[in-house]
Amino acid sequence: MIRAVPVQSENSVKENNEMPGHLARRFQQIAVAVFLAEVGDAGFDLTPVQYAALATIKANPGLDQVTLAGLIAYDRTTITGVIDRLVQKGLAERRASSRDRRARELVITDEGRRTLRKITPSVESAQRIMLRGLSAKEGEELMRLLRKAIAAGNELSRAPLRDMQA
Amino acid sequence: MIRAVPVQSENSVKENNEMPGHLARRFQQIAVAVFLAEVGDAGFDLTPVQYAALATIKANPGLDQVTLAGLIAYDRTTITGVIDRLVQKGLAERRASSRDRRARELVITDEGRRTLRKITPSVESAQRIMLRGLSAKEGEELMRLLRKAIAAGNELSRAPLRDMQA
DNA sequence: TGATATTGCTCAGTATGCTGACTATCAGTA
DNA sequence: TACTGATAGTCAGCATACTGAGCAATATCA
Repeated sequence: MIRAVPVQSENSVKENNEMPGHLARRFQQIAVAVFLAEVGDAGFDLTPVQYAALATIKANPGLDQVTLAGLIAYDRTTITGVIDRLVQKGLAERRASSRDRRARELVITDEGRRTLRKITPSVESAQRIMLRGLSAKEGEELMRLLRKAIAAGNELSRAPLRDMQA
Repeated sequence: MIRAVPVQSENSVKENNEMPGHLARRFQQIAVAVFLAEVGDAGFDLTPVQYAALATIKANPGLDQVTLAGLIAYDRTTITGVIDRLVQKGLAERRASSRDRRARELVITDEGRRTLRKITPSVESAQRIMLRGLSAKEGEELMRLLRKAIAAGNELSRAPLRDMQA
């Protein structure tokens, strides 16, 4: 007997291209490579993660580590090492908080401010390069869809995005 | 004097939400968390990376490590550890190649085949969950745009995707 | 054939990310 | 105020990813 309709055999593993998870990994992989290449060509040694942390510290002087982690959706155990490296490079400082002796207040240094200013063009060109296969409209649409999917999944990772609380 | 038009001050660092790189990282972060949760709930201990490698070994029995890496866009130095863990879990085997004494031929074990079969529903539900904020049409569009951006950036990472060569 | 280049794999070192555990501290309440 | 629970930060351990180096084997070409 011959089936009228093809059946999903047990061998029909989905193509990678059909897996959002695989596409997510791959796009992120390219994004990091582009960022490092652009920033490296400009003569700086800063990772995407370090850049985001530093920019957020600059925008919110004196914030503590947990708040910083929430603003950029990093795990609190990851942020420790990231800040270690920013401090070690002289771009940020860790100070004891006066209000809460458990917390550390983070501030950017002049050197950090300078680095951030000089690095901005590379960061922006990196963002363009990672979308270079798409039209402007498609790039916008990709970002919109990513934002929407991320918003719906925010609580599913250990390190969700958190707003500043007053 | 008051400016008629707001000027981009040096403080106008782009919002994270405007950075494709940040969105890529965040979406990937959620995708991994969802995958691990779904697969873990089903009683399995397999990462997205290990799953993709195992499925690709099954589909291409006897392939060597470099070819495997190319098919799923992993770095060759990363794949070593991934295979170590698959072998250690009894899901795959590493054999000396007869044609090229530098190469290792990879094959899936019966246990690996069983695991792959039983794990498939969790993997598929994970893919649905990570798109749960989007309509079916939006999910398709997101995947299309990711594929397009990835294709254009393929050569920009150290571990580009490579087709099987005969 | 012999020198050279390339390739397959591994390793050491660094940087995210995560799990889970732990300390110190703070906050709320009985 | 003493107890309890929550919170800030760190640490150890594991799993990707990558850089760069190195070894063994193969390919290429003068």
